[in-house]
Amino acid sequence: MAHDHAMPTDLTRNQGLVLGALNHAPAPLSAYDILDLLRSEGLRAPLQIYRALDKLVERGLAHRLESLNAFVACADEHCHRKGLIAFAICEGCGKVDEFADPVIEERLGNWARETGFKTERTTMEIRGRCAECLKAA
Amino acid sequence: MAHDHAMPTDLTRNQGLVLGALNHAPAPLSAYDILDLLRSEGLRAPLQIYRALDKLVERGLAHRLESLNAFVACADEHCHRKGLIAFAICEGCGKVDEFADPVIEERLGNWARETGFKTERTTMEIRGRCAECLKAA
DNA sequence: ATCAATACGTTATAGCATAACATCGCCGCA
DNA sequence: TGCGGCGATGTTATGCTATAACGTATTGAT
Repeated sequence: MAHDHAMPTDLTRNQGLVLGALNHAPAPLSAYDILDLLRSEGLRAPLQIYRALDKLVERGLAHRLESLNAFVACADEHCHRKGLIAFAICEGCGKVDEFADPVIEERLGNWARETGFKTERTTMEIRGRCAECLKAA
Repeated sequence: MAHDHAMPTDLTRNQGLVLGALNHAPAPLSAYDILDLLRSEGLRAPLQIYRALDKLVERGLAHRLESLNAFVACADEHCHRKGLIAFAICEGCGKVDEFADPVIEERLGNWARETGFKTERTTMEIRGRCAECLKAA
C-alpha cells in the first residue's frame, strides 16, 4: 500500500519530488537516500533535500525520526494529525507504524502543567520488531 | 547540584572519565564535547569516547538523547530506573529533566500487545522551555 | 602457560547537516 | 512599468556525528 497519498497541489517542484520519494518508499529514508533517488531529476546537493524536508515536516506532510536520522511520509492520508504522534519502528523490515494516544498526551500535558514546562515538540519512538517479522523468524 | 553522583567502582579509566564529564556538565554533551573536555587527560579519538558511552548507556549510567545527538548522566543516584524514561529538554538553558510515568508505560505496553509488536527500546523526548527560563524571559 | 574475552589506541572513512553567498521568479504595489 | 520584498533555488565549502578495520594490552579462568 505504499503508493499515491493525497498530494497537495501547492508544493514546489523539489518538495513534490521529495514527498514522492518518501511516499513510494517502504521504509524511512535519510536525506542522502532521497538525494540518490532524485539525482536523475537533476537534484545534486544535500541542501536541496533538507530544505524541502524542512517545509514538508513543518506542514506535517512528513515526519522526522530522530532515532534513525531519517524521514517518512505522514501516514495519515489527509494529514489532519495534530498533537503528539508515536512511531513504532521495526528493526526487521524497517516499516513504521504511526499512532496517537490521547491518554499519553494527557499524561504528558499534566506533567508539563505541574512542572511549569512549556512543551514545544514531543518525539516518541518505539524500536522493536513488528508482528510480521516475528512470525517470519 | 551538578556534582558527585554515586560512581560505580568497577568502571575502566575511560568510562570513569566520561561519566565524570557528564556528571559535572549542566547540560547534555555531545561525544565531541566530551572529547574536548578530556584531551587534557590524554584522550584523543572519538572512538574512545563512543566506546565508553556505549558501556555507560548499556548499564543505565548515562542516557542518549536522540533528538540532540548528545548524552547525559542518569539523574537517578542509584540508577534503579527500569523501563521507560521520558526526558524534558529545555531549549533555553539546556537542562534535562528525567521522569517515568507508569500510565504511559502501560499504554504503550497495551498498544504493543494489541498489535503484536515486540518493544526493545523506547525513546521519549519533550522539547520546550522550563519554568525557570519562562520566568526569566 | 595458554587461551578467551574485553578494553584500549590509532588512522581512516562514512554518514548527517548547515553556513554563506549568488540567482531567479513571483507578487503586491507605487 | 518598474521597484522591492520574499521565498525558493543552486552551488561550494565546511562542520558535526559515528563507525570500520586494524593491532596491542590487560585481565582472568582453567
